[in-house]
Amino acid sequence: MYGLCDCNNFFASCERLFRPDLEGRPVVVLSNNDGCIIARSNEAKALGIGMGQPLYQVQQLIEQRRVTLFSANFALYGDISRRVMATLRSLVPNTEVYSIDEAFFDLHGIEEPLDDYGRQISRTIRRNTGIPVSIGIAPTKTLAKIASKLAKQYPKLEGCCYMHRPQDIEKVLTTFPLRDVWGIGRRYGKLFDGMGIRTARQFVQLPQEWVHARMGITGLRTWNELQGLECIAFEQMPPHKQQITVSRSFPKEIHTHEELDHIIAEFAAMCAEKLRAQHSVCREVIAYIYTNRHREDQPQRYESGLATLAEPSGSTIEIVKQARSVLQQIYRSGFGYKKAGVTLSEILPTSHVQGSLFDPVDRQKQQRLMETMDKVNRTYGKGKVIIAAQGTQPFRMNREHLSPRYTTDWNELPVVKAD
DNA sequence: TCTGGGGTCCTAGGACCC
DNA sequence: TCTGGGGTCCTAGGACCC
Repeated sequence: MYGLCDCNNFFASCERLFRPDLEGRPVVVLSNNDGCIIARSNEAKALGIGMGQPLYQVQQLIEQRRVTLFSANFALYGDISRRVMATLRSLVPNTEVYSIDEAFFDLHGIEEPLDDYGRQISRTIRRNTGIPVSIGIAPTKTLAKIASKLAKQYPKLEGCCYMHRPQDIEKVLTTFPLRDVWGIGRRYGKLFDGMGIRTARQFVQLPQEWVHARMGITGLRTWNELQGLECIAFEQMPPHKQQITVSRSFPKEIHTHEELDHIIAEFAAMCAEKLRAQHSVCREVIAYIYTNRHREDQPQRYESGLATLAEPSGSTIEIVKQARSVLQQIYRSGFGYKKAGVTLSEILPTSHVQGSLFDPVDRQKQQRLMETMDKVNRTYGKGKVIIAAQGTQPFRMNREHLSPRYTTDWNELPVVKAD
């Protein structure tokens, strides 16, 4: 049996932790630049506010119904996530952290009754972190996902749904919407809607050959998993990232090379920091710039370019240099740029790098420099030491509704007043 | 006017190797 | 003129996830 622990309305729940006055009230969290809705409390969902909806489309509703807005505060969510995962780890033998708000856990060898066990986990996480979670337990990960959704849906389950008897599973699949199944996205959802296949049970009754031919091996896995046949492995150690990206939309369109150059340098530096955090180096640096795709009245440009490093590196200096040279090649004036990004690929562990006889760079010296820089920035705060190419003004997003970094910045700790 | 960010895996076809 | 069998690597595109 596998369990899935899923935090309810995670970002909204994090914001409410420090704002108990918002309990029972509609809360939404916005994407970068306060553009789209990326999380909603149950009350906000009930108002019909959609996931991913642009803010301007629901502005009126938000004012009328006095919905509280928050700008995305990933420093806070990341920290709360670590606490939730740490609590889960203390309760179960093996976990696989799947996303910022979800983790699978392995229940092999755990004794019945597993539903009591799951409820205990749910209660403990709520008590220790303040975050409400839903637990699903079932023979495969895909079924555990479904079970956790049921746990969320039915309060009488008290936070855990244990789904294991074949007749129970079949009963659930008979009504469970196919488009809500893990692995069935928008495209397939539409396809099956058109075929009149709406429930997980109907999908499972399709012939195996048809599923394989139409959906490939991944679709077949989902088909099998729904029938209790384990096809998606439990992975305790998350593999290293094969690709690292930092990209942002800008609050306003940017028209000059100079401004983009600073931004690309900063994104490249952020990528390099992430790269070193997983003890890796990379061989390729990709930079890209986009115009505003929503402005059909303006000329569009979508350009990217790639630079290959002579030797794999994790040095901010080298990665920034390559990213800037790519920008130099792809930049054209006369466009209003709305988004830019940097991606590192061809990533390998630092330990696998072989030195080159003709390497002009002193690798050890560079590495010591980077270690020192990371240490300073960890100790004294992000961005204390940067590359000059980043310019003096750090990249700013629109974040009008930002909550304090209650748990990750000494200057923003919540204060309990005595008077 | 305003529309997010960061990932993964699979497949098919072409180029190339022995 | 006839023309096998077994591979790898790369890329673009399509699907999915949170």
